[in-house]
Amino acid sequence: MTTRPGRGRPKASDGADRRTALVDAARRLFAERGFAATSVRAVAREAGVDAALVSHYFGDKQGLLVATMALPVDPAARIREVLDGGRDGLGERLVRTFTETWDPHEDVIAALLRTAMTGDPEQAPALQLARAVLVVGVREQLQGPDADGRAALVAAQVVGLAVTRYVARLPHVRDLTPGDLARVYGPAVQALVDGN
Amino acid sequence: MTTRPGRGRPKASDGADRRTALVDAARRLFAERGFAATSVRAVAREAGVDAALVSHYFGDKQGLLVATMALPVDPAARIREVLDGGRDGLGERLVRTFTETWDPHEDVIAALLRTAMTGDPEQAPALQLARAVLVVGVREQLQGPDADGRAALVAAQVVGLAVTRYVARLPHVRDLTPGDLARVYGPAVQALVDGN
DNA sequence: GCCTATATTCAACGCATGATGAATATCTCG
DNA sequence: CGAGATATTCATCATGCGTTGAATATAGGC
Repeated sequence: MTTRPGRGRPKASDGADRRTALVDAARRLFAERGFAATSVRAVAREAGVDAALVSHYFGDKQGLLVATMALPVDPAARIREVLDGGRDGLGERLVRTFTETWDPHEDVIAALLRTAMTGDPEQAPALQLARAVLVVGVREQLQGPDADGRAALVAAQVVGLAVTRYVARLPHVRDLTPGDLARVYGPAVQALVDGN
Repeated sequence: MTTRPGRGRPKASDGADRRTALVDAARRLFAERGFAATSVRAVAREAGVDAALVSHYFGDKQGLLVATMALPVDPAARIREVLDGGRDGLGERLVRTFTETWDPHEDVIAALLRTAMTGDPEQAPALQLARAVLVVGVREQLQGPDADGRAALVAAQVVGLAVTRYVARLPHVRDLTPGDLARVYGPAVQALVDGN
């Protein structure tokens, strides 16, 4: 049986972790419909659990959002890693590293992107951070005219890749392997790094 | 006076078009908070009007969304126009034309992008259309290996530009003129068009 | 084996929502 | 001027929301 009706603590043999079930369901629904359009009750229903559990575990709906947004990887560290390699081949390394580290968590990434675009701007500090690290990190590597603009546009390329691959799930962008993407998209990024 | 209390049709001298006031307010709020998070009442309040007017003019909330999404320009026509110029300088022309035709309507574009990412997939047929036209149109111009992937990635670049310029309002991307963007970002797009 | 902490459900709260229908004021056309 | 069409507000509806507090069942330490 998958349902466990009646109140009280479940028997240990039931083994189902309802807390993570809630986070998983919330991730799915938030990514699918957005934060505001997803009701706590819908998440609870999806998780096969009472809605009051959300208050119990996460305080309120926003707490559930925060739990949903917890990234399993530290984006800033990866970015710095890539930047340490220097200007040469930066484009390919950026594309390859990002897709490789994001692919296993594409639902989280999609949720992040969606709520970053939809919700209150400050509600997604993870994005603010990633943006700051990416843009200023890349900026430091660049020389020549329009360096500020070029660095920002590298971020635009990365955002475009993420949005089309994980959110819009555009054919071909969705299907290519990180290696293929690095090979095909990398030079276009490198064009901005080099400045023509 | 800006308020006009009491029921009944307003005197002609009041001149305020409440219908467009509603659409304007809705555009602003939908773009700012997203569709689901914006209440009909909030839109009406912002427009200085009773919420029932939404039902009267647009049927329901979704009708208001549709009215909000009405694009003042035909995107497909512009895309085809650009593509007619051939492969040479396609990147620059794409960037310049898109930013030039979108800039005057950036709030609509932002709203479109947001609800395209958040809402029901079929709720944004304009995007589906633009995508189809852009990707297959560009694809037809390309030769060489990975043509499918490269065409899709051009779309990714365009999406990235639009998202960072109109939604995230990323510094530098937000500030550059269409001409500067064409000059700086165009070559990166062209790199995909040419295939290295 | 009791006692407390924890997990879970249930019932209920007040509130905001989207929508409807009637009421009223003005416009337009004959 | 009179008749309908149109624009607008008001009062009201049922519904679903997020949250709370109490009730109940199990787990784990003494």
